[in-house]
Amino acid sequence: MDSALHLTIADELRRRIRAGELPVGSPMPSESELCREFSASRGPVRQALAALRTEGLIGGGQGRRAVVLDAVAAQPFATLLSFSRWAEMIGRTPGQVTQEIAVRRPDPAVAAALHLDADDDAVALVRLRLLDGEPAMVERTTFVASIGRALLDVDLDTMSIYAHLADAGVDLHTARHTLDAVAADARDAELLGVAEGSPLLRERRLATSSTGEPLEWSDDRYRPDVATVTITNTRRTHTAMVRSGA
Amino acid sequence: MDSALHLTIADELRRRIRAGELPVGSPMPSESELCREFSASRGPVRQALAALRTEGLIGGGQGRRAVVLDAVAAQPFATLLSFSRWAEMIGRTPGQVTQEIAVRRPDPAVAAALHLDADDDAVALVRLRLLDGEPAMVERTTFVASIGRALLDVDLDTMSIYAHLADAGVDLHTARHTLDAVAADARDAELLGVAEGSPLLRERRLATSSTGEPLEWSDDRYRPDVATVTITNTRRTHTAMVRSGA
DNA sequence: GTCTCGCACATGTATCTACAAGTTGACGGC
DNA sequence: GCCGTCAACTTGTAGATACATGTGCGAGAC
Repeated sequence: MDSALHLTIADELRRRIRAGELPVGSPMPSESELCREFSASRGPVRQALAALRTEGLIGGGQGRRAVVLDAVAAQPFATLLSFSRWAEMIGRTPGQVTQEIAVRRPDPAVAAALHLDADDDAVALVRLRLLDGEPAMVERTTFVASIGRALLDVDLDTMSIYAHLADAGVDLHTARHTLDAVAADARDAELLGVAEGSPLLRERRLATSSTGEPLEWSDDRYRPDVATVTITNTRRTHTAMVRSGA
Repeated sequence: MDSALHLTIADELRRRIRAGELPVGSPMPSESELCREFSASRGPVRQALAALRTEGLIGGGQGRRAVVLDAVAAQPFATLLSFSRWAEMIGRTPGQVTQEIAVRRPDPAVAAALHLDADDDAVALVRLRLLDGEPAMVERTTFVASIGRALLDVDLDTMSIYAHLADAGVDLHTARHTLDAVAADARDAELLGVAEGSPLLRERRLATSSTGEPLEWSDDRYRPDVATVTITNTRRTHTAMVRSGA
């Protein structure tokens, strides 16, 4: 049970769509019906519907009832940050082999992304991530010192970093993902078990707090046969997706 | 000037952030200040702020003023569908060379994505897209017949398809983009001027109407040195971004 | 039989009010 | 000087109301 009424309504409607009680292509209940059902005024009902709209679950226009769309289910925020959570959500077993962990001055590009001065240092971590024991991704993550120190005394091969950071009260709030394709270099190829030069899906990610302070930078390279990224966007509620030139 | 007040407010605030009048890291004006400034009640003001939140432009929490975040500017919907519009937005000159246009039965995977029966046919289009005259992307698009027919009598090497479809009253409303990395095959390599086997960023896109009817399917392959895709997502307003397994 | 007008209903927009809950800073007790 | 409490301000949530605007269908004109 959620505290806020509009969250309760949104969750219940998401559940019905997932469960097929509201089939794809069928009209949603009208706002007034939802008001009666949840004993709510139009405010919370519209707030819930707006959330479903931005997630791409429903569509439609003025004068017509909203329509259930054939959308991929949006994943919770944590799933997009944590490889372990993601693996569990898709029903695979995550694994990891730490290659390197070090406290050092990051290279200039990373330092700039993390808003660090030239003499600040950070915690760099390189891990090979596995799905069901098979190599899936090479992760090169840099944490700002204040967060990174908490990681030096954990067993990184068994513990989920993000679970640990959440316990420590770190508020990861926003993440910016930049996707492109790169050729596997010698080290990528060796770790992932692919040929040197073969295509990898690269995700570069900057995670920040709710006030915009950078906390983590990561360069993750996926075998393209194990991971893709899907984004939904609509005319009205334009999501923050950007295609950028070189 | 927008018709709706909340859109006016949102646009004005976006402009101020873009222009640096509200610098990154600084607090936004309080809701009551915005109410006074725009002679509005809290409703439209909060609606505008919510839009900026989902775009990743601002962050913050209850009791605190919203904070301007260092976000990439979200691109309008049309920019994500139309190569020409995108090129113009980033200040480059778009170009195109049509390789093939044909009415035929699409292959089964595409037919399924477009919800077509086995005997329906569709309009297939292959184009090489250019930025400032240089090869940038190979586009393999399939339109459902009802839309595709309108394209057979236009000059595809000069006309923007999406401008033409918009004039014809086609309501492209939602797009689902799936991103991964592929090796250039012989044809990709020849058209794009890269070595066979070199990495390309592939975007597979399904565009639908506001009621969820599929209208267009596309397989676009970008030279990774000319295009990347950036997505922002937050803990609260989880956008419809998904990382999926193989 | 067909076309058109208008009504019922849907969502979109905006206002006012009220209270809950989190943050911040200032004041006063110790 | 330090700390705790409280007051003022902020955003979050929810209600009621009103009107604008777009859709679709049925009744009536022809």
